[in-house]
Amino acid sequence: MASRAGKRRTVKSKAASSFGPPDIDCQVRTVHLDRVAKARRAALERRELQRLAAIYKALGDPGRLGILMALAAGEMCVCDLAATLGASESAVSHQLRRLRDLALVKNRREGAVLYYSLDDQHVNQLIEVGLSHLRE
Amino acid sequence: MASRAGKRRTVKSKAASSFGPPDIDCQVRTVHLDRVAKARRAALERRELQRLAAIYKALGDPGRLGILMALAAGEMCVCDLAATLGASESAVSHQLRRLRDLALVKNRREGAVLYYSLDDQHVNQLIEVGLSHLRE
DNA sequence: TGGTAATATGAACATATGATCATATAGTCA
DNA sequence: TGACTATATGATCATATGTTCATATTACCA
Repeated sequence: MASRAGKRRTVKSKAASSFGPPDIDCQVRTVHLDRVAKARRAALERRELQRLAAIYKALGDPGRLGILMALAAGEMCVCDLAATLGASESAVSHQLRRLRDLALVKNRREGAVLYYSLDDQHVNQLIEVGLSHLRE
Repeated sequence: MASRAGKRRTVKSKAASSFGPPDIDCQVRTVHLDRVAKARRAALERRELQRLAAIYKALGDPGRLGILMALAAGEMCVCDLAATLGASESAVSHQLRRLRDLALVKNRREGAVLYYSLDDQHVNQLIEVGLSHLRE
């Protein structure tokens, strides 16, 4: 089923470093030009892809993920998080900064204490979908 | 609002390396014992947290994320993916292996060609939720 | 204003990660 | 079986990442 064969061609080698910008010509043989064209049309632009990847990467560390899941239970200060996760406050603070830069968490000041919480509902959703996959 | 003050105590220093196993005693002052206790109760066990983080980490690389998004448009062989993303087939193959190990993609053989596709619907969901967050 | 608590930040360092190159394996066809 | 295609895999290496230690801020209180 499905159009079996595909056009083939060999294209000039271009010494592309890593996953490069989607030039039309690539250094490898193309088996299904139609599929490639379709996928490229649907592809995100480079910048956006990187920003999206950065979000997942932030969740990709057990330490940061632990922070986010802890915050899913309610807002907490740096100190609470450190205690909860068994990490140093400095390490937690560093990670919180990254999470804040990516708009995954926000904070609220009350005196000398900063209360952190998840930035929006998407973060919860991301975690839940991930868990579903894990436990399927 | 919210019970303002929290019990404080200073606990023995334990030289915990990185985000460690949630021992009850931690090396820092605890401001809100109740919140910490609650968060710990809701926390995943260590193993599960790591497996979940591994899934996000897999999505956290532009190359792999590009592969997954390309596959969201339909199954493709290694060669197609390489052409689509402008990467070497070897690099793609290496990444596909990681994605396969995490059950994010699966493949189907047809002669000498391996057709890859997303393993299940959760992967699509993860991507969509991420995009929502990005574009909010 | 001094002292201390809570958090942030910079530098340094060890480890993890991804790309590349070379090579190995599996399948096809003449 | 031999040549060739498609993909996988191991080793290597440069770079990215996270933790730690030291230090800087910011806020509160006596």
